[in-house]
Amino acid sequence: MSGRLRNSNMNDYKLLQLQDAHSCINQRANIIAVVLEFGLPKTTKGTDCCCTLRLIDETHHQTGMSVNFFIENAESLPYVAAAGDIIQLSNVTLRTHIPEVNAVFYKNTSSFALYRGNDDDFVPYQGYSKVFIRHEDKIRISSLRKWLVNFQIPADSSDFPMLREIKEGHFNLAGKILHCWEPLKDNWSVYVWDGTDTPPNAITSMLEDEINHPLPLQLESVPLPRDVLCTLPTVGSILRVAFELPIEKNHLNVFKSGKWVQFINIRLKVYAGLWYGVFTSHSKLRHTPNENHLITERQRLYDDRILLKSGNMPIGSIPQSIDNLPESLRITEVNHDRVRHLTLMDVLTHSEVTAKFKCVVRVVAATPYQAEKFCTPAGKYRMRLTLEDPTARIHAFVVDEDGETLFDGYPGSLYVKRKLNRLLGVTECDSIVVNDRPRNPPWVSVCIKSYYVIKTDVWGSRNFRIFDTKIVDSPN
DNA sequence: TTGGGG
Repeated sequence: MSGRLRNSNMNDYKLLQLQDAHSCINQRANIIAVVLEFGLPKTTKGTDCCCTLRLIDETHHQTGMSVNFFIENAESLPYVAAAGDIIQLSNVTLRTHIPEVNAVFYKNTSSFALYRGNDDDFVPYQGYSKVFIRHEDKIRISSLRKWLVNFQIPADSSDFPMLREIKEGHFNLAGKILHCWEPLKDNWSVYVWDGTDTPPNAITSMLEDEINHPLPLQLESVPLPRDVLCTLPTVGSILRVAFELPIEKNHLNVFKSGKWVQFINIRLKVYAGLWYGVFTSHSKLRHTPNENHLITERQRLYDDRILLKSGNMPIGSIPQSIDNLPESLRITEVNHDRVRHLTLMDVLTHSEVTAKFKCVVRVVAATPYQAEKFCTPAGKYRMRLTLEDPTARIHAFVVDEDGETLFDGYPGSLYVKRKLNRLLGVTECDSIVVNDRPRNPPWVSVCIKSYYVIKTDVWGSRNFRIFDTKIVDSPN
């Protein structure tokens, strides 16, 4: 190669800063920038798979610039490992997409390499088509790394509602990834937590159907294995996030347990009274450093919460003071005033099978529901309640003398049914029960006993029952 | 070619 040609090649090589992108429309460019957020691979109407990354640099960090990648297989699309990782793009084409400028990565002409943001080497952890790294590329990567140390992505708390504030629709969420697994083949689920409780939902299931079509205890068709369950926090709701599109293994690595992330434009829905999220083809993920102010704020709120005596009570049920109990917490009386309330996740993850707890729950279903079937032919109580709090659902039985305590003896089926309806939040109009309306069970305090049925299989035969709990007579 | 963002 002649000296002249080498010189001209060196002079031709230019790195484009994002602020200058608008001046290179329809031209090819080389860019080194920080990945702000990224979507997961999706299929297109053409022959390739596509994903979109949004990039920032020190010249353009308010909205950044998006890059669309078109590559024939999903595995080759970039999977961004951590917050602040840096991407080197060569030969991408700039296009206008009013009002923005974006870049397009074409599989035949472009190449990329991904570098760690918090390292000091220049070894990419993923790439497509060999990228040659020049001295000026290294300088650029180093200067972006330096810039990132003191840069914080502006994130307004009001753009990121907490789980306690969610509604059905599309929102951003900031939460900690707790777990990622595949309960059924090709059906991945990510568990997300922010230390607050999701709001309770109205229950629309028919009580008559509970025996044949019981309200589910969890969204998964297979419950989490106990060893995993026991690693999860027992305070605060855990949102299950599903994927609208099939997801490929490499891209699941972006959901690392223990890491906080920001979900952009995630869909929130309710099924059978249970909240869940959907990562759609329009959702994006932002890795978030643990020292991000949004994260430290949420972590501090949680730390303050668990220091409180009421920390394990559902957020919506916490009394202002002992003399100012919410009306619903007066519906039941429990025999153990001084015992601290625990969550249903505390109950589920307790280390012993035989144990007693006090919890604030909603009774979301009951079976049998016909007043004449509350008792066995021998005249003893035998029914099953479904209890819910912001952390879990369980079945709890009401049996024999515990039923006598709960319903105050055997006051007759009309009165027993009326008492049960108060727990269930069923509307009664002149004693005629309105069954086809959604019910909104109140928060009530109950004592729960955990026990086993089969001595040789104590965990496998673990059951729960209500005890030492009485439904107080209605004031009217 | 394909899709982007609001």
